[in-house]
Formats: sequence, C-alpha cells, structure tokens
Amino acid sequence: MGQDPRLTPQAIEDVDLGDLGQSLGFLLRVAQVRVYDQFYDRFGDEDLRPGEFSMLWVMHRNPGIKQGMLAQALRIKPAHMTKTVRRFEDNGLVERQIPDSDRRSVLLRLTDKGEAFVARNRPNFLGENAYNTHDLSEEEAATLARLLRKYNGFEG
Amino acid sequence: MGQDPRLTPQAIEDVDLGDLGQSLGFLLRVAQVRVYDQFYDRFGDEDLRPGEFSMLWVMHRNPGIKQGMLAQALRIKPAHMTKTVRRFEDNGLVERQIPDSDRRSVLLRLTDKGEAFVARNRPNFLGENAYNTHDLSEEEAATLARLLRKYNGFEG
DNA sequence: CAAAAATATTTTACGTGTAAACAATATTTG
DNA sequence: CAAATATTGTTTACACGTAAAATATTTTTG
Repeated sequence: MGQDPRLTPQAIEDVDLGDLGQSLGFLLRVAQVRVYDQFYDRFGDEDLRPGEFSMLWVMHRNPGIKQGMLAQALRIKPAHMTKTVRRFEDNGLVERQIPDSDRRSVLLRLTDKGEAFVARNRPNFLGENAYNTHDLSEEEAATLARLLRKYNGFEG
Repeated sequence: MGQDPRLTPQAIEDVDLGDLGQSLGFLLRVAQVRVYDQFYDRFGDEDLRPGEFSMLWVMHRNPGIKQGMLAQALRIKPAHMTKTVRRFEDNGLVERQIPDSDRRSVLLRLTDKGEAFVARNRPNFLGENAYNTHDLSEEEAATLARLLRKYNGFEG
C-alpha cells in the first residue's frame, strides 16, 4: 500500500528534470500524490476516500448547508457530490432535506452517527496527529499553507 | 471550460471550513484542481493530458531512459505508463527499444516528430508564458516551489 | 545448473470523478 | 401571466488512472 515500493532515490538523482523541477504544476501534482498515499496508509481500513471526510467536516461546521455550496467550497463537481451524498445517506451518516422555500435544492446535515464519525476521525485528519507528515519545520509548513491559500485565491 | 462557472466568492466567504482551511492536504488538493483547470484552458485543443507533456519533456532531457525510471521520476504508475507510451508510439512521437542487455525493459526516446512537439509546446509549459498563472509575486512563487520540493522529498 | 526469487512490463478488471444531457423548479421578461 | 431563461441537482456514458494477476526475462541460491 502507499508509495510504489520501487521508488528509489535513484530516480530523483539520476533523472534530469530540467526546468520541470521548478514547475509549480508538476510540484503540486507530486505533492498531491504524496498526500493521497499517506491518506490511504492511514485510512485504507476505514473505507473512507480522500475528500469524504472533508465533506462531512464541513457539514459538521455548517449544518443545513446547500449541496451546491458544499461542492463549490470543496471544489467537488456536482455529479460526484450527488453520488457521495447518496452513499452517506445509505450509510446513515447524512440527512438530506428538501426545503419548501426552494424545492430544487438539497440541505445537508449530519446525523448523530455522522457526528460521531467526524468526532472519531478528526484527530487523524486535523491537528497534531494528522495523517499528513513531512520534513518541514512548523514555520515552513505554516508558510507553505499561507502561500497555498494565496495561490488558491482564498483570503484577500 | 475550466472552473465550474457557478464558483462564486460567496462559497469562500460564507462557508466555515474551520481547521480544514489550514490543512496542507486540503490546500494541496485545491491547488491541484486549479492547475488542471488552467491546463485544460490552455491545452484543451492540443489533445494533450496533464502529465503527457512532462513524460515527453523528460524523454527529451534523458534520451533512452528506461520506462520504469521515467514512471518513478514522475510518480506515474507503470500500468498507466504502458498505455500512454503505446499511444505516443501510435502517434509517432516516441520510439520504444528493447535492449539486448535486458530484454524485459523498454528504452524510450523521442522521434523527430516528438522533438518538434516538445519544442513547440515548451513555451506554454515552462518559463515566462507558462499556462500556470496565480497572484503570487516572483519571490513568493520561488518560496512555494522550494517548500514543495522539500515537502516532496526532492533535494536535501 | 536447476529451482526459486526478483525485476520490468503488460493485461485485465475496476473505481473514482467528469462532461453532457436531462429533469424539476424558480425567476425574469415581454 | 405565459413563455423564455436561469438555477439546482440527477442521470448516463465515458475517460483516466490503478491494483492485482499475468508474462517474460534475469538474478540468486542451494
């Protein structure tokens, strides 16, 4: 599980990447692959996919959020949102509600089971014991986070 | 094309992400989505997928590289590598060579057509006119790149 | 050296996420 | 208000990438 076992330091040293090694696009994709590897190392058993905890987390913070708003906030496409929310509903983690004020939309909130799931997995996701490890100092990690937020167009 | 047209600043302001907004895993995924959106805005017409130019670029810099070494360097899985290289071959961009020294392996090099393709698309990928735009200053972008390299385990 | 283990790639079957078309409801406009 | 347009979510068909098993070759080991 996780990183391809054949990944040797050799590939990093022997292969000449040229300017690609400075490309933000390339570096971001590699970082993303690393995050997913680490995610599955930690959550492979929980039958949880990347993004799913984030959805539940944001429902926890914003009870009754509209499905489309959640999709936008997490950069998840509506079609995918539908499938995942339906599975959450089948698993009893999430409740869908069609409001009378706008019967096209769907409001989402966690069930008690969903709240328990979030509470149980929070420590593995956010904070001290997060799944995502690296060799950056605390200060470097904070700088990286700040620059990524700016890159992403969050904050002013 | 590109970003979901329904993405409003509203989603950024109205939705409370809590600690998720500080999570490197989340920020990296969002950044990756942004990169891909920008990629398709620029290359949608060229019938080129993210990662494909990188493969050709590294073949250009490392003629005769072993297929597996290329896969490791770019964090691309072998199964996917096989498919893509075969398509390159069908398109006449890449030449596969089985060396007598180890007839399990495959050596890759660009054809003249492949070299021309790389030369033509290089400006849109790397350097001044790259597809990947953002609001970071030059210095911030350099810092971001440096931190990502460290995060990825390149260098140091 | 023959059998076992390791390596490099390919094949097959599948899971995740997406675009495009669709359906239902709400809003705007003439 | 009726028709046209916009919004919200769902369905369908498909593309991309992957895990696991298979294939072919090379290396190791008893």
